[in-house]
Amino acid sequence: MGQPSLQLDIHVKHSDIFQALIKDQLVSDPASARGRLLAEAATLFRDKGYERTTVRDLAAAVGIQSGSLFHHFRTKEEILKAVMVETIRLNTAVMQAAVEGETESEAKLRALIRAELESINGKTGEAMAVLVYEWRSLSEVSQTEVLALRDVYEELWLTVLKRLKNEGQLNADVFIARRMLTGALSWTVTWYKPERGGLTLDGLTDQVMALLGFGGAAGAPE
Amino acid sequence: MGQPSLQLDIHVKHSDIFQALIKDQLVSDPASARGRLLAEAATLFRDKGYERTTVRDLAAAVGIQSGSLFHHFRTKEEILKAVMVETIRLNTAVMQAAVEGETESEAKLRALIRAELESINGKTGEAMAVLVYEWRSLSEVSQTEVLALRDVYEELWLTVLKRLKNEGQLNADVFIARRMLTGALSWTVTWYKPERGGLTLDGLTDQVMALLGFGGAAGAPE
DNA sequence: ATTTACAAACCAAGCGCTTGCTTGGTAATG
DNA sequence: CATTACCAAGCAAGCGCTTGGTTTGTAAAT
Repeated sequence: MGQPSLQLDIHVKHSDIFQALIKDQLVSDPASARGRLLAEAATLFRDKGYERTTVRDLAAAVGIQSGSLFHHFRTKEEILKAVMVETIRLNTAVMQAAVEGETESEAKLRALIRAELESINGKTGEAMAVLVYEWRSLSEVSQTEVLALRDVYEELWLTVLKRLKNEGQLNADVFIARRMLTGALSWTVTWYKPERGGLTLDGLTDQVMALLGFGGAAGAPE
Repeated sequence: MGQPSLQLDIHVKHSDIFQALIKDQLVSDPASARGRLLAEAATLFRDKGYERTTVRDLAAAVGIQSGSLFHHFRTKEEILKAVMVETIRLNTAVMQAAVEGETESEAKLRALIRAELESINGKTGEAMAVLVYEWRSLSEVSQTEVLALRDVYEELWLTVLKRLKNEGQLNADVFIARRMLTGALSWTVTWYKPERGGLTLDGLTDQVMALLGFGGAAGAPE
């Protein structure tokens, strides 16, 4: 399978990127009060939905009184927004590293798919799910604000897809292809359970590539 | 449920199927009080989400007092469930007709994709979006109940995909392919706006087929 | 080393409002 | 003349958030 991993040392570690972002104050340290709060919020928002999660639920999960939450955030919505903003920041950095780690277009695409699948189904999965499925719960002003951040992220995808299209390796329209991929990949959060079925993230990536007509015949995984 | 109805005139009309289901009491007549209520509920649930929609909102949209809702449904959740159940019933029937209207595997797949895109983005779109994105708001008992109905629907897809795989026209795993398609197609509800961009449902179907490597080079739609 | 000063982090209590839903009665329908 | 459809009013519970006061961490001043 075409995946060289550490080629010289181009592949930057996930955790290294994370540390750098914490240092720059772009995401909160999960050890800090704010960081723990956001992590719990992400889990709760994904499991029960933003609206069904009360500030009392969240406070109990963190181990403080409900009123004390408002020392850290002014409103409940601000918590949701913070989860989304920090998630986008982290993932943009991760995806950027993923693209830059490869040279060929097909490899870049694979790296992007693999990275997004990891974002969705890995440690940041809760937050990613919130980002995708709790969109409507943001106020309109917050929505446009978050949307601006997403554009950077989306540009990464479009650049790679455009290259593939020019090279004749992609038939469909670039924007539509990206949107289809967004849907398909984010939907995995509802069904992909690595512990059962024995399908790894790499295996899943292979399947997506196979569906798009890349990488020849990939056999059945089961 | 399996009624093939008249299959000389192969393409059964959407509206004919609808009428038949109403007659069998499997979905409510949109002219009835219950039917209007469910239609309004679907719209509101999609636009604002189930939790953000209050019984007062819903009652106002229908033009009655909030308490009067509970003459038709015992709880708010029962309304959500009814929207979902009736949507699945209708769409299962529509999809069944779509598959039976074609003979070749590729054509069957195209018909399924086209039909699901229409379900999602057409008149039943509100209800479909609710079905997909308000899943968590159902109680667990209701979830399993609705899930059983979905299985029939899903079987239609899997049968066609299996045939394609046997014929060597599909590389990826059948179950995974279906799940990817579910995500990709249902996600269209968030971005596909037929009025702008000039992309028709048929055009969109072509794009999906092109992404899967079918139907040769489909040019850019824009 | 102990005191002083001060802000950040948190608690206990509860306010004002909205929520889903109930109740007892009235109007329409067939 | 009973059944169905609705209204007017409101209840109990839960909601996001505020308030006033107490603890805790930190660092300079004594």
